[in-house]
Amino acid sequence: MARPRNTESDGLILAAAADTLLRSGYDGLVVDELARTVGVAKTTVYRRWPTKNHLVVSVIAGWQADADVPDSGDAADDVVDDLTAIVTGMCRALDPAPMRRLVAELAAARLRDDDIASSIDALWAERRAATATVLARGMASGALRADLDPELVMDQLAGAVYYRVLITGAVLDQDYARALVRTALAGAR
Amino acid sequence: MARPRNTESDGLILAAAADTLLRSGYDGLVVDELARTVGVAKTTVYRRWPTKNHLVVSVIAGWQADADVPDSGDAADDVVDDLTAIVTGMCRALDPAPMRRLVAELAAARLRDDDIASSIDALWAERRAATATVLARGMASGALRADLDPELVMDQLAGAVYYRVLITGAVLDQDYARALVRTALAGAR
Amino acid sequence: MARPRNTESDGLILAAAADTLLRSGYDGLVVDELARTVGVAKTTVYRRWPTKNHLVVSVIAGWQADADVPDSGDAADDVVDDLTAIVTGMCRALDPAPMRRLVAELAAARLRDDDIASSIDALWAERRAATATVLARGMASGALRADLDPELVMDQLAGAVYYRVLITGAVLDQDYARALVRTALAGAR
Amino acid sequence: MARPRNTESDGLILAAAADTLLRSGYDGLVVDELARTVGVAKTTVYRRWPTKNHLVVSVIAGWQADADVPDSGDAADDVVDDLTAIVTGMCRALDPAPMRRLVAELAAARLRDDDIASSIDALWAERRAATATVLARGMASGALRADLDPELVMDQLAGAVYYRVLITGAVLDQDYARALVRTALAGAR
DNA sequence: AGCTAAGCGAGACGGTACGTCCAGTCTTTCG
DNA sequence: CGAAAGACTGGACGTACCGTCTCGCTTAGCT
Repeated sequence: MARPRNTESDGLILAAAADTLLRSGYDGLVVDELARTVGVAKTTVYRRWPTKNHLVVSVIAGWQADADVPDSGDAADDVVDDLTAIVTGMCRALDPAPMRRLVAELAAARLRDDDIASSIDALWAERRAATATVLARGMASGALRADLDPELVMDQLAGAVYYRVLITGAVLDQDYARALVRTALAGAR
Repeated sequence: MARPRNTESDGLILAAAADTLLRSGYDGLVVDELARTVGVAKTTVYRRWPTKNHLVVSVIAGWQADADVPDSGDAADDVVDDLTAIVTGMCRALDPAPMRRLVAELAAARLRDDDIASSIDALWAERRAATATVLARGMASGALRADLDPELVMDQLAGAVYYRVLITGAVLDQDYARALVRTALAGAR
Repeated sequence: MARPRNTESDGLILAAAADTLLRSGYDGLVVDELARTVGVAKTTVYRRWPTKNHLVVSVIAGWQADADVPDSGDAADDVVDDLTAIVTGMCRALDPAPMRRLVAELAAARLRDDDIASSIDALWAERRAATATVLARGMASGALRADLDPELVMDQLAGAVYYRVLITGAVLDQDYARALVRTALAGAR
Repeated sequence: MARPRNTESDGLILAAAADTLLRSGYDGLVVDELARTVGVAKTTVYRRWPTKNHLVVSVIAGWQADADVPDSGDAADDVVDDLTAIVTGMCRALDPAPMRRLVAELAAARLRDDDIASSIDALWAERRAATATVLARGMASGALRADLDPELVMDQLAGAVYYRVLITGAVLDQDYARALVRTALAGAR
């Protein structure tokens, strides 16, 4: 019954925020500036996201939405291939410095604010589901041991990647992705 | 000729900072407040650590200093035991919420500031060296495969732990530590 | 041809505004809040009064409407009595703190906005006319000197009252009203 | 022992504020802008005056400080002359539109905030003292009736002036000042 | 009876200023 | 020179209101 929100603004704001975030990092994103850039009042931003952090979460959520679950069949090698594809995708996405910074800020924000935590958790959950699907397929087809704990495997795979992103800063390339999957699945067949 | 620095202040500041950090997280640590609490001038803090971040790194370094490398001999099981001990130690240390928050903030700080990055890296390196020693021992004794890439194994172990700390928020208890080590080494013997 | 305005709303809004104004002063009157209180859309308010200030003027106009011109005949004392009645009425009306605050805000609004100024001026003019009538009567009957400048007398009477309301904050009671009229007319007979 | 406030800043801020106030009125004075103009951080302004209103009071106080008490002797005519001088001074000072607006805003601020009220009251008190001195002199010399209530006279004089400033908006010139004093003292000799 | 212009509730929007918070630097006086 | 005290710059944050706007719905009164 009331004037509806201008949904276009949502997209414009998110896009501009994403751009700035990638280009200048978390601190480089200034709400006031962002609003001016988009041609929108600051209040319009704050009406949609109560906090800069919330906005950033939305941006990330948008990024996550793109990736998809690969599925190339049931053969043992294919499961490995699928996982390698997933891990390679993660590496490619997370390797660039601005992205690392962002993930770090996000992780920090998550632990600071419960509200944000749930948004982010939903986001990761989706991501994990994709991997879980592939693992389940492998276990069902007998390509992987049936007594495997998928949680643990995922922790090792994603964990190693994020560990390099956030803690050691080591490079993430295709070779690493391949080696990681191979090692992690060594005892899993 | 000049007045010497009051070395006592260093400890007091670090202690108070550690306390606040644990209690209220990174953002809860306000230099102004800290100085007042300790009964010291803000300048005194900044004379010792050029930045809030540097101070925080010092605090963490202090915490790291406590943990040590276990060494229980060469038998196969002992390598597993040693690693389990290390991972359990990490879990115990990192599980509490304030500690998680802190690690997150640190990771973020690391990516924000190169200066900080190197301090933190040195710190992690020390930690990794301990684990590497244990792994090397295992490989030397034949308990583990000789063609193992210790880097990868460590990434998986520490990675899984930090992944739960920073990304999923899942619990870290002794059972998890044990299961993690077992799975990760499944294909390594 | 079109749907007519709901005249009931006018009254409800004015009443609520008057109440808030008296209770919390000019700044305490927030259009958004007012509308919600009355159960009316903000637009409904703004359709009737183009500005918060205009609304406030309406409220005051309502208050003014209550006071009337006394007329007790032509005898000398009666002129004094009439003026005393008028001034006493002013004092009674303007003494309470919320009313003082209001008058102040009005005066400020008047000088801020020409549009408002004219509304308020009309309002004061009415008030002044009443007093002028009494003075004219006195001069006609010979009770007051014929060469009197009624403007000046009114300035002194009303001025003194408003001065206390707005500048000194001094009390306004019946005694003051009486003394004021007596002194002001001392040289006027 | 600590770094002292830069007293120069006080003056610069006040001067710039006074200037803007006179030129653009109360609403035209924007703290952010003011600070930038003076070349000072906004915090520096807020450290000295907790509120824009407090700052404005300071500005006015500065203006008041200039005016002085005239004294031309004890003769009856001289008392009238002295009062006329005072009233003429007030008229000259208060007639310009920006000044009127300012006084109005001040009066409003006074009634809004007790803290401000006391500052302003002190300020008016000083002003009244000057006039009171002249009246007392007149009464002592016999030029004015001994049973005069100086309060009342001052209320009528200043009141009329402020009334025109704040309520009617009528002109304030030298003629008016003269006529006002004459009329007000008509019954006072 | 139906068309239509205006009223209405709801709430988004642009715009503008406010006052607050912190990091890090600078300045002064004392030991 | 070190330390205490606290002023200072600089920059962002989130909030508060005003007055305007845009919806979809409702209601006279003219055709």
